[in-house]
Amino acid sequence: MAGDQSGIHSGDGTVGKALDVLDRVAAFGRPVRFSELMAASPYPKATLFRLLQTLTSQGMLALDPERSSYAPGLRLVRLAHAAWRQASLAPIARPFLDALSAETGETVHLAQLDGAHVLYLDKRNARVPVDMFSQAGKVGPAHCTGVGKAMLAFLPEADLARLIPQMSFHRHTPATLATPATLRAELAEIRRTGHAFDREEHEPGIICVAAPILSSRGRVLGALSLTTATARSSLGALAARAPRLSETAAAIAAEAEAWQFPDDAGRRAAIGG
Amino acid sequence: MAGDQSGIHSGDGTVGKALDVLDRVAAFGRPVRFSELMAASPYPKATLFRLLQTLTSQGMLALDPERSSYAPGLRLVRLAHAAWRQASLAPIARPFLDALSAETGETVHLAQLDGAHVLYLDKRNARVPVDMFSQAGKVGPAHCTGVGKAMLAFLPEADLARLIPQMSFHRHTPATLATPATLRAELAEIRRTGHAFDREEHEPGIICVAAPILSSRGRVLGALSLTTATARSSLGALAARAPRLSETAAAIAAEAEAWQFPDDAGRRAAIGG
DNA sequence: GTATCTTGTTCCATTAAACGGAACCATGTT
DNA sequence: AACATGGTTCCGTTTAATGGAACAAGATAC
Repeated sequence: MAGDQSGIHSGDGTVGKALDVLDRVAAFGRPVRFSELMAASPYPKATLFRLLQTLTSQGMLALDPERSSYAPGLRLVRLAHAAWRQASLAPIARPFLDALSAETGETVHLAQLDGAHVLYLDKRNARVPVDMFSQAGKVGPAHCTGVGKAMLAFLPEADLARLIPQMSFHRHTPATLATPATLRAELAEIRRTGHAFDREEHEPGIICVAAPILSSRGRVLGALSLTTATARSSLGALAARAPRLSETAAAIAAEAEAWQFPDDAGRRAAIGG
Repeated sequence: MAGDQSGIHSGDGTVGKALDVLDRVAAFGRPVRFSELMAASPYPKATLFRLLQTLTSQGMLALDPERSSYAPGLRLVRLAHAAWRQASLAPIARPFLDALSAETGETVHLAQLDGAHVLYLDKRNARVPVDMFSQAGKVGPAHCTGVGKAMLAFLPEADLARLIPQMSFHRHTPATLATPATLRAELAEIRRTGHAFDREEHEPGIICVAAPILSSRGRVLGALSLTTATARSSLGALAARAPRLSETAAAIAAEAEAWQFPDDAGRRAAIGG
């Protein structure tokens, strides 16, 4: 039924397959039985079985014996702890997001580039303090989001050239920039002004202003955005926030760089008793 | 220098080794260079190199080319998203923790059993709404925490017999139950009353009451606790909260079970635009 | 400016592990 | 009792991982 969703995961031997299986289990979003996975994977029965067994014994998957179904394991949660802390700007940016959110009352996003997609790392919703994990880990299109365009604009040409062919250019709304040419023109403009707008390009009625987070050497680390609805605000009002946004982005970048050179600090194992 | 921290990670072949390397990278808590890992791992140079290469190409690690150092990759963050949502009770329990916290003004913990250890999944600190990730993923001893004992008490005897020998029975405070016998006596009492106390067994001056989260079939899903200090409150006052705590635990269990049988709902890929 | 060291990468014959077809077992069905 | 269906184990074959050693590339020392 589900069919196998992608033969794409090329294959660094056994490890690649094991991780592919892990992804497939995670993608189900619920405990999944052997036979379901079997149907959704290209692997022969015995192989899949051994792979699952290995992952389970490693704690990457958990086997519910009552229901005889697999789910992501606790080891993954422990790893997540570590990954979240370092793999991303999230922990550094957190207080800055809080401040921006309090100050503007608007929705704040933090994102990083993951291939040709945007990976949201954190979010503040002025009103309800939204569950972080409900947002973190989400992916979205790069060509029609403020954060996406802000990051693309400051990528080296070589990277950009590699990424553009991977994009869908799906026309989410009438305003979506749906060709490489229009996107590139927009990126040039963003480079000039230093910030990007989403003019209802992703969702009707939703607009945002975004700023890239750049290292001192100009490398793209991530992006920040303020989002609102046309019903409540306007592009002009958002534009007025742009300087504050860029300033915050710069502050995050500065901290991120300081953090990279502990050179001696942070020797302790990150995993407490 | 660092020496290799554990030869314990038995070894399901290649996958086991790869995951072991992943753990080691994560444990550093900062970007780490090849040679540092080399020194901290039992693997020969070429092997470690290939392992790192595989993990990197799989997106589980990210290689910063400027600094030529490895850090946990974004794929791990994406997997974390999935793991957190299903592997744990956290998303389901969240609103209940909020309610308990608001109602009691005390610290609230949510934990699951991870082998013979307690894995904290979420926490509420009445005063400052604590960064979730600063707590999630932490592990602690099972024999001298409220949540630990609450869960152990309702485990099938077979599991308990397997787990007890793995415990350290380290005497954290004078009140710590430091032998299997005293622990078992306590567990019997907990089974009788339905809730567990931590009588300064883990940290002096810190007490708590905990209730197990049990499935309708009686399987241990996790535990909930209210923690306070002897300076501010007493065991008696905590005991008065026990019924409310158990009630909440039951409510979480009910939702968790409903969640297990969507059978059709939640088909969408958790990955939004 | 050459020698040397430290750090990271590639080779390749050896060895070990993954593979997968098929047989098998356990439950639940007609 | 015969038969699915879903899951697990066997075992000869195939493929991939291994790791010692040689090799490149910067960084330091001389």
